[in-house]
Amino acid sequence: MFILPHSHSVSSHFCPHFTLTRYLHVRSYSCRVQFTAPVCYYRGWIRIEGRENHMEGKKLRQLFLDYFEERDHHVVASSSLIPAQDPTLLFANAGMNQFKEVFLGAEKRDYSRAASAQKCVRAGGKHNDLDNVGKTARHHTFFEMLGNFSFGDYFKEGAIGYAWEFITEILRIDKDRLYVTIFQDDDEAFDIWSKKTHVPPERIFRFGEKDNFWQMGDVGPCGPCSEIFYDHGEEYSCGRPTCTVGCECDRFVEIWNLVFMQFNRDATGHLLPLPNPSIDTGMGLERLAAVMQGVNNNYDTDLFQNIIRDIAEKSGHDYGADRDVDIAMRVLADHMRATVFLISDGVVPSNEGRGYVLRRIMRRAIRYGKKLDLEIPSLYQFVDTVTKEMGGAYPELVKNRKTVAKLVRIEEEQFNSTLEAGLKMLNRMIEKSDGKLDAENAFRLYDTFGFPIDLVEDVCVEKEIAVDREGFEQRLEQERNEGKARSKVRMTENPVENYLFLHDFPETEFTGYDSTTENATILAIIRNGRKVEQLIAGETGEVVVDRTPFYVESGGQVNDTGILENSEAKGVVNNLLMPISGRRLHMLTLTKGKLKVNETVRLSLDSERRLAIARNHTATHLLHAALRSVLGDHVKQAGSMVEPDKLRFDFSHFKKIDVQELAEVEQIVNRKILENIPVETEIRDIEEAKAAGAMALFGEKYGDRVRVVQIPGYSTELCGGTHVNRTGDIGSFVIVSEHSAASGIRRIEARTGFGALGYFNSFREEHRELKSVLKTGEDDLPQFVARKLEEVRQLRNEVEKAKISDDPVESTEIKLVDDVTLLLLEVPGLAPGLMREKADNLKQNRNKTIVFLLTVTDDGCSYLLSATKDLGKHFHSGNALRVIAPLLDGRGGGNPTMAQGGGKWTGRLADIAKDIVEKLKNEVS
RNA sequence: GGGGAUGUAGCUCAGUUGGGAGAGCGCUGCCUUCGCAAGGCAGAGGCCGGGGGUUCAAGUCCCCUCAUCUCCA
Repeated sequence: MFILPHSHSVSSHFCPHFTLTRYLHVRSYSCRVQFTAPVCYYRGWIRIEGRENHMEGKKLRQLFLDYFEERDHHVVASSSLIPAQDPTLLFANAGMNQFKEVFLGAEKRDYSRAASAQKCVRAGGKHNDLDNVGKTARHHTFFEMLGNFSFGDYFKEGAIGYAWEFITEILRIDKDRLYVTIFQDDDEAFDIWSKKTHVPPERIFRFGEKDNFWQMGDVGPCGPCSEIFYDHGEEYSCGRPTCTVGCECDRFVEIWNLVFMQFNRDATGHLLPLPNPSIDTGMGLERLAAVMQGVNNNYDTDLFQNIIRDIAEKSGHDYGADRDVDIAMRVLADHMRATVFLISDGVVPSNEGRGYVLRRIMRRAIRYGKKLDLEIPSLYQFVDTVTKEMGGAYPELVKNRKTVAKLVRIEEEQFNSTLEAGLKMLNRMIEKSDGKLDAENAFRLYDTFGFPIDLVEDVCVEKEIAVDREGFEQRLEQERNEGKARSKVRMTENPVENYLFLHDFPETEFTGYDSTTENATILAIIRNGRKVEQLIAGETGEVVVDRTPFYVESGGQVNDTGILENSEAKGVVNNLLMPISGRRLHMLTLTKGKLKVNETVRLSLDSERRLAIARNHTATHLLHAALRSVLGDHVKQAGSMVEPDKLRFDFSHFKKIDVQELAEVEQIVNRKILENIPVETEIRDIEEAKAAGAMALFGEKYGDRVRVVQIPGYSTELCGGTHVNRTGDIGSFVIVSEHSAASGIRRIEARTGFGALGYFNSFREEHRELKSVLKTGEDDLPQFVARKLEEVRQLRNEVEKAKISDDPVESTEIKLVDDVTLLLLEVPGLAPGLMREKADNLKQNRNKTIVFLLTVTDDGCSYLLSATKDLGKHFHSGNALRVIAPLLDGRGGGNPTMAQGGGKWTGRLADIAKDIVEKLKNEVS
């Protein structure tokens, strides 16, 4: 709704920048008259949109989810941008990511149809070149993917039917603008499109493998796909006669991709039909919004325009008046969306991995902000803009907006100092250069100091200095190749495919929350990756049982270890694996007897070890909560390791934690231990748990039913680990170290129970030893030592002073040549610095004097030669000493007025005085 | 995961083939000035990030380590 003041303040001529739709120019912002048509805003211009089915982005998102929910789809929330347990993926980049394991058959869900609006980031990599973002109509770093999924439920007909109905009936998109593509051999899809949805055959295009055959990887599920295209109209055509569906230009745009997963490609490349064909679809919300709002460019939709409008306002520039300004605003809008979403999901700008990609996005945003004359820092202001726009659908943005703004601001300031330092260096380089900047220098600025190449060019253009951009690019390419060659990618050792047969067995019942021993039946034995019937003593293998108390490493908690035995056999379980959800493999070495499938065994885990792990795990939860209360809510777990003898906790925090804060954290945790609070666990619905304030960890995967571990009144976390019954069981807690784990990530290591006791004991032992060494009964050792050190310092000063003024052992003063005097002294042991001082004292009030000092110890000697300044060019102490040194079986050197050295000679000065005099005579010119 | 760079006074940084730890700003005191801006003089302030090695001698060279910056994957 828009309200205008008077009809005459609106002129209905065409906006010069956009020809597609009618624009009205608004002279005043204090409006009173109401328009009923939806509008897009530009500063000074309002586009009056006449489409009756015009729709805002958030409405589209909701309609989509509602549509599929009404058709029995389980609406699943978007997963975090940090992919759960998928190290091959930097960021979530498609709706199917969170269902990957389901499609692979490694995981089962209690629904067979799902729909989601998924947060996606594509930045760098082959899918999206960061440099294109903002310049084209449809490149984004962050976007939303609407998708519906079928896990062995409906197939092609259902997927096509739903898609067509949604687009033509719900959204009422003009069928005359729609086209469809299918895989060349997929006649089944062709029939459905033409017969069921009545798409005219001439509007159905067949494409090859490159465009219309989808696969997850070299092996695994794959299948043909079918895409729906929208024709934006001839005015967007590239004009080539070949321009049709599939053309790269802006006319025909793919809006929905339907993937029919019907094959499984095995290692030899053969396609085997999947028993339960599945559906995976994806429709970019931004593209759809463009269609529904009658614009061709995604950035002209309300999803971006509301943000761009704010950027225009804050920067004082108009959108739509200048191409470069427009690009800058689009880049800023896009990158701020990506930044806000990524940080909300726990990514922190850093110099590696995900954090590095985020940093690149943020720094690009800052640079484009500068083009809009935005001061640094000011981008943090747009965090609220994005949050306002997207927070409704993604509540995590609202929750984290303060942290996000803070981190954006810190990064802006950080980048600013990088820029300032780089600018200084660049200017220095330019001063020294002769009209051009070579590639090596430009690359050095970029590679080592992070100074962007385009800024180098900006500065150089201004000062009329040429930049070797080509050489720079070559250098960058070289660096890339070297980097690739050096880093080797490790492949996973146990591919999931090897264990798919485990689906034949029920999930292993885990009884380890309540007990440490269990009687169970052996379901399968695996040896060297193959199923076998038995295992004999001395062999190593993996055993699957129906129930077990053994915990499999997850959530940072390490495996349990223990014994698997019966009357016939005994094996040591030293590791566990869970390649397929719920199926626990006990890796063991059989020490005695023979183990067969279907036999009954008794599993008992090392309970002392388990208890120690539990102490550390519960303490980790307390530590997490304590850190948040002391340092702030930006503290988020970024990884943890819970072992029997220590716990390690990584979390986001941007600076070193000082001793007081650390002590406070330790104090709080110990207080909670002493309060002896019962630790409660329960299984709850995930949404319910989150609503109750449970902290879900980023990157962790959760089903719809989750285990909540609660320390009432203090900590609530989603966690599958084993814990103590009451906090008091932890005994005590001590922080052993605090340091950085990565940029923006701190790491704390701590101990509990006997571990803490041992830690304290070692200090007590040390204290006792110190007391005995220092021979004191005093307990305040620091003060005692400080006092002693002060005493030592004073004594040393006194001794040194005394030594300087000590009479020499031997002293001779002779006339070397004409008016040059030589002082020869043998002195008691003096430190090098003191010898200098002694020499300086001797030279005081003297002219044309050379001083030679010698100190002899048991295993050698040290000496010094020094001359008064007025000897000037006539005598060089360093050179002279080099001549004398061999007499003393040593070496040395220095500058004209002072030289020092040492040797192995241990005689008396008198013995060689004559030789020294002789040599020195030659040195005076 | 692989490179590059930096770490010296409260701050910003110099510091030559290894040979007396410095500058500017800031700080303290005094002087000059009606006062301010400023100027002059004097002074305090340093485990040269930490550890080990080479050497007669290490801020400087080598190895390890910590912290920070930065590029690539």
